[in-house]
Amino acid sequence: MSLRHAILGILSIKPMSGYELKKVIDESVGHFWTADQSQIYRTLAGLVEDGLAVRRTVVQEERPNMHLHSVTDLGSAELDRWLASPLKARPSREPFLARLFFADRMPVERIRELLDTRRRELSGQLAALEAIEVPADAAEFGLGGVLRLATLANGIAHARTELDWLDATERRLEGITS
Amino acid sequence: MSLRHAILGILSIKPMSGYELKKVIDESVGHFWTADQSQIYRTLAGLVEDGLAVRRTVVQEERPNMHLHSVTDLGSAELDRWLASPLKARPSREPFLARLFFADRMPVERIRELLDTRRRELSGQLAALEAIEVPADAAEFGLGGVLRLATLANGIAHARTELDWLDATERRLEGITS
DNA sequence: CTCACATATATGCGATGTCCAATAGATGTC
DNA sequence: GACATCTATTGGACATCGCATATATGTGAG
Repeated sequence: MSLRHAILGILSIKPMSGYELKKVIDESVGHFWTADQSQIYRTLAGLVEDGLAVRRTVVQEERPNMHLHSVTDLGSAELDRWLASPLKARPSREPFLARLFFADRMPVERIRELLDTRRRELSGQLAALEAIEVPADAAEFGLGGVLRLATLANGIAHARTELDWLDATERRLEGITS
Repeated sequence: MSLRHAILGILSIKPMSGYELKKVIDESVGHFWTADQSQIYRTLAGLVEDGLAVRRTVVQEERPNMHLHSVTDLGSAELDRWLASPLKARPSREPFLARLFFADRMPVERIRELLDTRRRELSGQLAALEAIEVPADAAEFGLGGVLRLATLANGIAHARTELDWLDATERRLEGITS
């Protein structure tokens, strides 16, 4: 139910086509929210249908025409309503932990491989997050800038925590002979 | 696709009814995996249909009869296959971060409330995780015990990280006048 | 000339998941 | 006696999601 609002939020910053939306989502909120391309188009259609957004066809000569979507007053109100609504926090699913939970069916060596793979993936993700250009003076970008940098910092902090936890977990496993 | 395997994994530890399964899931893997009750029953039916588990009706006099589910050899093999299969790690969705990302549409005071609410929820979750009895000698419970304690430690580590991040984020907001 | 790639949108389908409600006996409480 | 709670299962309705696939045009590489 929240992709609607995420899209509404991004469109409120700047009107966009579905195609551009996909790219912006991947680059900005990608580390805590993903969206399938087809799902984006479907959601956009739903927003238009419900009057929360309007689409305007922009004729382009060097490219296929695109549908530019903007948030309506109704959509803006819905966005505010959502922001003020209570947030029920269901624990997020962690497939990796789910696997580790049952991994004692495998030999210890395999478990180490599981942890190593996880470490490699996380290192990459962390590097990608850290590579994002951070302006020296964050406050320059106003409240929105501070908040968006905070979500980035969140991703970095959790990635580091996960790496530390991997270290600790591998040390625990060292005591166990394979 | 993974609830199947989570259930298979738990059933491999001990045969259970759907009802007990729900409780065990909530108490053991609850902090990184949730399952709706009706979904559990449907998944169990699917497992039986596919021959990965068998159900046996146990007549109880003081309670309604129950269906005890056990993993078959086929199910056990499937579990091992899943453990060895590559794990594609899609970033988990964080509705709270999604909201914070667009929260600059609200007055700063509201944003602080958002953070405070999050802090209260997390403190509760952290306390719940820390309250879980941890045996002094974890290795006593073998490899499985070590791994399961590791998933618990993971939850605790991330909860603490999130609380620290909340502190830092609130400090950042202090500089901004409401 | 062909093939890959970027732009741009759309539909079908199945898997998965949540919410809600119904059923039903036993036990406990006010 | 009424009402809630625990055990235990089932089904319908509906939303969401991800994957695959289709279509169309322009650009640049080889």
